[in-house]
Amino acid sequence: MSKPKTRIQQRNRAAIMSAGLEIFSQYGLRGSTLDRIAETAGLSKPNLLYYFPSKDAIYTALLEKLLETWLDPLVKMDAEGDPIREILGYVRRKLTMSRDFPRESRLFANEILQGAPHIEEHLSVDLRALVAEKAVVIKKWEAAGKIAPVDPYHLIFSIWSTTQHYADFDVQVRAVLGGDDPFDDAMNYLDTLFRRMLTPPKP
Amino acid sequence: MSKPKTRIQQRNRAAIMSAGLEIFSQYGLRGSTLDRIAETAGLSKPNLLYYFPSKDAIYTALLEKLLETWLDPLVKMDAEGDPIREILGYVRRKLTMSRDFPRESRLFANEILQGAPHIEEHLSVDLRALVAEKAVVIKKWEAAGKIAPVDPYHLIFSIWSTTQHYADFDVQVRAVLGGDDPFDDAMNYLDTLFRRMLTPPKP
DNA sequence: TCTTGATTTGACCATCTGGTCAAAGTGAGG
DNA sequence: CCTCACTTTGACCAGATGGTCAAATCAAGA
Repeated sequence: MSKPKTRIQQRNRAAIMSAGLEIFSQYGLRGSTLDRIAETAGLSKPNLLYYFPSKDAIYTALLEKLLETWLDPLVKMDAEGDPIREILGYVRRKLTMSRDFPRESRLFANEILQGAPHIEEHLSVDLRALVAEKAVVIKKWEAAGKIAPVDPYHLIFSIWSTTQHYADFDVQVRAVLGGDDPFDDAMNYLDTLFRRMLTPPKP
Repeated sequence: MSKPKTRIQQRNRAAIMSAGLEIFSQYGLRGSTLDRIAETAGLSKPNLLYYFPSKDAIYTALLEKLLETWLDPLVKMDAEGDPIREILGYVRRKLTMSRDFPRESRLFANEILQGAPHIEEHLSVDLRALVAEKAVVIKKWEAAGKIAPVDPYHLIFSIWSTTQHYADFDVQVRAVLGGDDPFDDAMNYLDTLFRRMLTPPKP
């Protein structure tokens, strides 16, 4: 129940998770079918259900695995570091995640769009506590005159939204820009955006 | 085919569109059922299909109606106006739309998340042209020294993402903040964010 | 009131979907 | 090569789903 034993189990469970991520991130929980997930994973449907008891179980396992790592970039924002460097580093890590894990980002977005029925508690407990803790840090930086005055909660929201946009709305971004990889320019732009936002005015 | 004739047709078609918006914006095209839409609209399923030929037809009609008005705030950004005032006005209008039409925002987000199969052409033609046109305007403002140097495309992306975030990720925002209406604070924050981004440095 | 077109619905159908199950296949240690 | 646990699958099922249709109901003008 806890850890996969054989190599074949590891391989197939990983294939199912990957396929589920692929399908769920596009169509959401209700819009995805076991047949498509099984096909994508290269397994028959009964075989898939040999490894996971239900469609919901795959989806839940994916969400849990995702939540483990999703907040890591924010956790790493260090109260002892240089404020602007820390916040811009957070922006950079978040944008990098959008580039390297777009399916995870879309899975999360889909879950939230549908009202977050599976992770509502996680959001209103763990996430809320983490953001509150970081908001205090940001307010301290502001009080020390290290950054310009700012609403820390909405600052974090704007970091989330601007960075995740390049994963979740990738199709739109590429339609507007015309196919070129947008991430380098996005990185420069967001760096500038939050640097100008946070740099304290000269006295 | 073109215009509804009787009052009863207007009423029922409107009820179906509203119900479809409610359901599709939550569950996406594949995840929504005719039964739920019919129930939400207060009609029987065959009766619903008397007004629209198929589920896809409702979805498509919704998307088309949405696209008509969705870009209006950007269209209204006036090349002849005061640059910072125009851009901040655009931010304000976009955030207001997130507050007043969250279902439309989520419907759009869902369609994009799924790869925009129904509106890909619209994005890569009409939207692309509109953004390109406004990018030129922004670059002119920059050349005239009215705003700080900025990548106009990513500026627009960041306006879209930050404003739509309050509709699409409403559940998350409220989970983190704890139920208070976030829009007033969001408006102040975004005004500050883009004002600091765009205000030209003093020479 | 009668007629006629618009509206509504109960019953129905084919297909899809999540999930089950018994049986067959497979492979690694003895 | 035998065994036994692990793995895979074809056949199947019940319920959901998109959609059809003929019949019933309704509404408004003649």
